[in-house]
Amino acid sequence: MLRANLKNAISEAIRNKFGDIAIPEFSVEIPENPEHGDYATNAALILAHTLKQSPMEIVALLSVELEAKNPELRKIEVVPPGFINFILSDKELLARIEGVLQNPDEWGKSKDGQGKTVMVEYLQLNIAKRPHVGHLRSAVIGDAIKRTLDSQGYHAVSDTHVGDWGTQFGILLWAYKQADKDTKKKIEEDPFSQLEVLYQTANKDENANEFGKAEFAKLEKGDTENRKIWQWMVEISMEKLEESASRLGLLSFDEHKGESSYENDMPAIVTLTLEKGVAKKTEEGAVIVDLENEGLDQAILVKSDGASTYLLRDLATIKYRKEHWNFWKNLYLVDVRQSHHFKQVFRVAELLRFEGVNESEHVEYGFMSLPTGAISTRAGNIISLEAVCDEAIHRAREVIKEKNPDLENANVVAHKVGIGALKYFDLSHNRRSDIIFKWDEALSFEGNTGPYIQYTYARLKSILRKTTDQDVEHSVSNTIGLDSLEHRLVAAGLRLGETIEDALEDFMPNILANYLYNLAKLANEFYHSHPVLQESDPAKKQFRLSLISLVALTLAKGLSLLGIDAPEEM
RNA sequence: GCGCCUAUAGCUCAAUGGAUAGAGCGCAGGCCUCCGAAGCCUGAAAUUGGGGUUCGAAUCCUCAUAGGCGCGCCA
Repeated sequence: MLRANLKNAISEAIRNKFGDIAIPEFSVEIPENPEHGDYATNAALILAHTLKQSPMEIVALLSVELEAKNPELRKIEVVPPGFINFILSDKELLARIEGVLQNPDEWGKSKDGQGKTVMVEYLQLNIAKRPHVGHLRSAVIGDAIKRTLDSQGYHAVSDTHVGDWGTQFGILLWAYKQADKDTKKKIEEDPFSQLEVLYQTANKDENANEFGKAEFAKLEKGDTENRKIWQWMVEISMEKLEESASRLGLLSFDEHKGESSYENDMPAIVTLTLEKGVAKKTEEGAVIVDLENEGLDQAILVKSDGASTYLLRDLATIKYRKEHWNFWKNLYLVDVRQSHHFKQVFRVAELLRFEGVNESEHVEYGFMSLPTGAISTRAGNIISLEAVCDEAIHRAREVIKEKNPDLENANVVAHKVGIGALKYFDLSHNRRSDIIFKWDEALSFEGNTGPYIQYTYARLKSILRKTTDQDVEHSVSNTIGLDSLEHRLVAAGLRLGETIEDALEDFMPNILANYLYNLAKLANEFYHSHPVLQESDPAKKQFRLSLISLVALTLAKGLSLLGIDAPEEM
């Protein structure tokens, strides 16, 4: 990797010039302004403090040393107040293109994560509740993280952590049991949507919570009738879950462990908290951990009716995952609104000295709302995931009809483009930002969108399809000179690995998404101004073909890490 | 009341403490005998306000103002 090599070279130059000093953290970054080179470092500015010398003096010494030892750099510039800018040699860039194209399957892959298991929990659908646009974020970000981890050699294990337990489910049980014959018949005919109606109607009853809690307590204690109904409802909902996941093209889940699957592990944890004095029993019989003086309020593990809370179930989940998978990291893709909850979970687990707490992380994301306000089933302010997917595909199909009416497999492509737009919309935003979902923006196919990148890929592939055998040689001449745009495009295309590394650092898929957009933009600029097939100089033509192969490959790889398909034609 | 988060162009969003704050949409204009116009090119337009730290602040600290969210024996 270019950046890593540079970083090492700089460290070495520092040691050669200044002896065996503790080298402070410095950065090697990609300057925004292309005139500042392919890479730049602030090493001298940082060193100025430790060495108590002026940055410009340090820079002068370092640049000479770097220039002498690194022939792959065409030019090193020293710029006040103390930056060093690096420009790579064309020869080096050409050699690297060739390296990538000789082994395209390996492009973007690494073994950084070998031997490390990462749990990734996302999607978290609830029983008898229709998935809606709000579920997109968890699903799409989680899926992208899993794909990216896999590509770097990690063993990523995904789990939906289905919401199949708790008072909400009790409410459903209560409503179902007192439903009349007609209602039950309707439910039998179309179980999933009718159960949703049932749940929503039940919630309007002010007694719902009270009766729901009672039914849940019965369920948890093993009541035969409740168990039977529960089992049936879970099955129906799981089918729906699978359907939504496959519609979105998510990777299949490694585990579908619902909250209910931890019920047998919970009593032992309760006993442990009481024995260790971490929790106490209230007069009413609830089990709570008092975290008031840490600013975390009270954590309730068991309610006074003896039923469990999801906090207790989450504790059991950490324990299970650590014991069963021995994870290196344990990630929860959950809305930022639950950060208080996760702080409680992790704190209680810490007090219990659970293993894996420090490796567990709430990878929070901003919540999505609609222009009309927060997404709320109760207020009817909701857009189902199904409707969004349908609309996305429909709009893509319309655009194809208009722009490329003869396209074969138009329906398949419409699916890829529509879903691609939807996913990219989500993934291109900073994970922590709240998002307002607007149809026209989420399903736009122009500008900074998934289809723009897909389109760029299709254009590049279209050029490559038109090449004849005699255009294709096996090696790129390493003597030709590149112009500024060519140089930038190669350098950008070669940065895939570095970008993946950055994106994984803090689990931010938008870093990858933005990189792909910028690369596609540069590629567009390139093929609008540089003829490829019409280029008369054979060496140049050959180079440009290699260049667009590299870029096309990089775009396709990058998109695939985001879970977006790149059609060859669209 | 206590806690967390946010404030960037008309709108929606970018920007590991770095150099001239980037895009898209919208707006004003230009480019299809020329590898696909879902495209390209040009233009106008922004860091909520005050202090501080730093060689350097949209970014860190602090105060103010305005929003959002959480604090339930819901998940």
